[in-house]
Amino acid sequence: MQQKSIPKILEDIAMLLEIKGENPFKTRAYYNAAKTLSGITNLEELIKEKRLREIKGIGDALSEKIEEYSTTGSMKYLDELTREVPESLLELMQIPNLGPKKIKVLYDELGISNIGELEYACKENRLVHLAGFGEKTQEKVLKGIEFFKRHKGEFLFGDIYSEAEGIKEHLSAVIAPEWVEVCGSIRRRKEVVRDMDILVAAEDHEMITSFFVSMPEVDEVLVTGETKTSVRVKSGIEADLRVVSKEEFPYALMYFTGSKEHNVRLRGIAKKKGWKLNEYGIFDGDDLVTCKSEEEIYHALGLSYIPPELREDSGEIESAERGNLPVLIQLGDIQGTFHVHTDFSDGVDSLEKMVEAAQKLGFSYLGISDHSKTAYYAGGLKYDTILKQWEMIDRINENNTAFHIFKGIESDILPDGSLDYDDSILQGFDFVIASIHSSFTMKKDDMEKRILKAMENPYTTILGHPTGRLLLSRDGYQIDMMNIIDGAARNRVILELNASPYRLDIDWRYLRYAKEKGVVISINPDAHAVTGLGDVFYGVNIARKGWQESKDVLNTKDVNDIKEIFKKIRNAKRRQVNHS
DNA sequence: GCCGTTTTCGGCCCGACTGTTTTCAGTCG
Repeated sequence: MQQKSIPKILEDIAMLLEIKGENPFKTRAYYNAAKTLSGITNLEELIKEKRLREIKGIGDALSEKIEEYSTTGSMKYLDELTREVPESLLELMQIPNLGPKKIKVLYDELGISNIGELEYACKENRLVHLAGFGEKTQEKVLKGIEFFKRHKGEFLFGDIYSEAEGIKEHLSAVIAPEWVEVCGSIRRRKEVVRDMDILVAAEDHEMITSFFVSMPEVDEVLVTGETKTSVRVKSGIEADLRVVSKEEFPYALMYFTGSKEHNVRLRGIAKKKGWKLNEYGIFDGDDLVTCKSEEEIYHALGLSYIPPELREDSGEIESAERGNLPVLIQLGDIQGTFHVHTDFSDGVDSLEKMVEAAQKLGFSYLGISDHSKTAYYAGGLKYDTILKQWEMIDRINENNTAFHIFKGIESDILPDGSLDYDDSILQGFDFVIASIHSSFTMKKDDMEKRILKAMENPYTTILGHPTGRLLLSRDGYQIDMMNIIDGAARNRVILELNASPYRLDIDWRYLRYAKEKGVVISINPDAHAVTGLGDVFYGVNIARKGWQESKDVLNTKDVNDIKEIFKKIRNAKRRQVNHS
């Protein structure tokens, strides 16, 4: 049986406690602990060394329970709890409009303990007579179940972003653009989002609201109120419009951008100063502490400005207090990119077309890396085809000195950890991306050994899509990313931040550890057509979430620097191999 | 259940909307 992670266990306990009706502050202690631990990179080490108590929010009770779970694989407290409140109730928490209180009623009164039973009970009209329920609630729950089954409530940032921008643009027809903003997780550039928060500053609420609900993107109106209107838009995501005054706009912008955890911390800071912070302002008694922008609000709180991508309560507030936040990488810093496929393997467009498109994006180089021979399903390159591609690259490079094509390959990492060609062929490439495309389900130790061996290969320059995950559809390989990052540091391997919106792999939560270890990141689109090159945008977003600065990223360097870096890496790796 | 430059006890962030109520609980963000 697959063991659940410790943060997940604590979150489950928190929800079970909520359903049970426990002290809400105790419940929150579990939620907080889950959140904190999910951001801790050396958790196993801390548990082993019995140093959990050093973490803020973990006391005697929690550290004991975590140690118990970590050593025995179970937790008496959780077992007792699930005897009172079945674990299957947790899935009901994912249905919109159902919270712990209503779930408890459903369980106590009707014995409902999972989504299937709930759906059946709705169809039989059995919810309407329960205390606190009614006809509308039952209808909403049923709709919620349908929706849950269809989408599970989550959307890829890449599927939602352009729709959000379109809505913003539409609204700009009636509101000046500086008074319209998409907030929430979209503004924070999360890889997966659950809703779309749109904030507008305007005097005439009614006009804006009626314009909003009649926009072509809107499918269904869910809620309308004085300050908040919710609709379902074409993609299926819920979009919430909030209308505030211009004076309130900066406070509301900050509030609705979140994250929730970040906001809680900010309100705590305000409170310590004797102020109250909410979406309408900072209040010193009844007096407004006037701020014209988010920047001014952060400054008033004694913090430097925190970019939205960092607002996850994962150290940014402490860093802003000290005034040493990173200067985040920007899209404009990118000078070129790697991991690009052409019609030599499974790409749609020709080498020439990809180069032309890259130049249009303002890039000055491109690293071509078609699939290697074992990836026969993707038209992997045999040696004679490689030679043909090299010839073509040489010719284009000679004719176009303003742009440079690097010769590369995306070599499969075979199950034994070896690469897909002999050294004699590998040495002809400027760079080699090593990626896994088969045997995904190896055991953790074997998979780590396989990847580590591939990184030890003197010709491996970049580790491609390090976990192999596909967001919302496939989990990554069984690996401990810390070990992989350590291995990359030892072997001078660059880690790919695969910028495809379906992957965004390596996860941003590991990027700060990579940075600490001095591991360089390359933001690669894994493009299979000219349109794919633009995915670098998504990669930069994620790099920013991972506190990456321009200097931390390979493809912010110019052509000559890249040539030097590749040469240095290969020489160093060869020396390493010769010594061992 | 956690925490402490007011505290080892008494706090723990705040507001809007809906539905089912007859003054408010539950849910959400």
